[in-house]
Amino acid sequence: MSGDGTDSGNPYETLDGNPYGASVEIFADESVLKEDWKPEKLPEREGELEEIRNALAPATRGVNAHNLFLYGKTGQGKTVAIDHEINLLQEYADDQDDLNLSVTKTSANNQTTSYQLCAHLIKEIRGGTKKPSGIDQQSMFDLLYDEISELEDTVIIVIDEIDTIGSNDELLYELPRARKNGHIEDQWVSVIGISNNLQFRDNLSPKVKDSLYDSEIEFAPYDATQLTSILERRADRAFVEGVLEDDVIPLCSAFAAQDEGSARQAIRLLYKSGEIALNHDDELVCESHVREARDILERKRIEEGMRSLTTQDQFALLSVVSLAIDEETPARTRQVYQKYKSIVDRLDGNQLVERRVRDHLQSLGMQGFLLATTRNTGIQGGSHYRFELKTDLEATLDILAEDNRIDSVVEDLVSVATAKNLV
DNA sequence: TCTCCACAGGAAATTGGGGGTT
DNA sequence: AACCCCCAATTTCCTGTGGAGA
Repeated sequence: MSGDGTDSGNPYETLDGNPYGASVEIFADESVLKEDWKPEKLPEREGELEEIRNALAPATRGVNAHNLFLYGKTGQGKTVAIDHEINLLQEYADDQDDLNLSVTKTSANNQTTSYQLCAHLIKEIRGGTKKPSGIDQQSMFDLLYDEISELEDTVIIVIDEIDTIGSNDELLYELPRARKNGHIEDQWVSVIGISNNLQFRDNLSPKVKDSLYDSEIEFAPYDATQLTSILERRADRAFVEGVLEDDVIPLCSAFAAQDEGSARQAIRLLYKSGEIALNHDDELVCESHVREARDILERKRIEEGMRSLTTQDQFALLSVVSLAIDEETPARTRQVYQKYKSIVDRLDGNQLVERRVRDHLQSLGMQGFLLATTRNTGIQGGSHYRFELKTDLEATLDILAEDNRIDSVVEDLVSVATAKNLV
């Protein structure tokens, strides 16, 4: 947006007081900081790239590439790395007469079973718009084999976020063996799975591990030093020279490294810091901007998560909120459940059994809304969880109030909380 | 050391809803 | 209309467990 607005003939530049005319120059090329910007080099991942290359190499020799699994948390460069190598391989294949390569790259996002993933792959390969359905699983697999048979001789299927299928992994067993089992005659098929979940591997069934596991590569989280060099490379292009104070990049790196070691997160933080400086008309990006950016991003993350809660999750959360206002947190599961029952009663919702509410509470804990600690008070209380609110009470009430299914209860809670000076 | 509380949490069965064919 | 497939959420039933106090 700002990059080519430097024409001297631009009439808007002379408009004094136009709110869109920023008076300070922060960004040189903002697009470098966007989510979809792909770096052309990954110096921090040379070793991993090399391993990927070795695994793909057999494809260049006319047989199937090794099956491959990439592990690592989000923002560790897994997707970028595989894209990079696949592109190189594709380029190479284009130059060779005797290597015909088909690469299908997709994300298993939201496909929670083998059946759905299979349907999804069929859709991707066909390029159609809707997934086949209504048939049994084996027919679905057969349909996929039909599609694959139409492809080139060497087929590589890249499946991002493959962990969403959990332990429902039959497709992963079938696919690499399709040729051996006679479902496919002319193709070499290999599968590259990318997983954000490090435990995914342990939950795979033994036969999948057996048939699919040629090699795996783990992407360890970046440390602060690596994040710093990643950020520096980006910042060189993204920012006007000299606008970043010296401690900005190290601080962004440190924050991100403390958390998940995610490059994505570090870059977001840097970007946001720049935007804040810009909005304040500050000429330099400094440490306080970074801290402000971190708070904003953190709050946004929580808000987004909270808005996407299911009704039952909201009930459970509301129960804990209510207990917090009564100043009875941390509360054990039974207390929360009592509160839950009364709330559901008032709202005329579906009342679930305690076992299930426990699961909801756990999941709220995992998402960072609740703090769940285990405790054991022996013969007096046995071992149990204690839940308390981890997020800001006022913000939580604000967000919950947006939902008109539950706002009557929220309003009451707000008035109680106000009376007690809690918000 | 042994007990026993009050849960935690695994596993299997059930429910209900979406999509389909015949 | 009658029936089939798949699946997430839930219920039902159950065994497992860490430590305070006898």
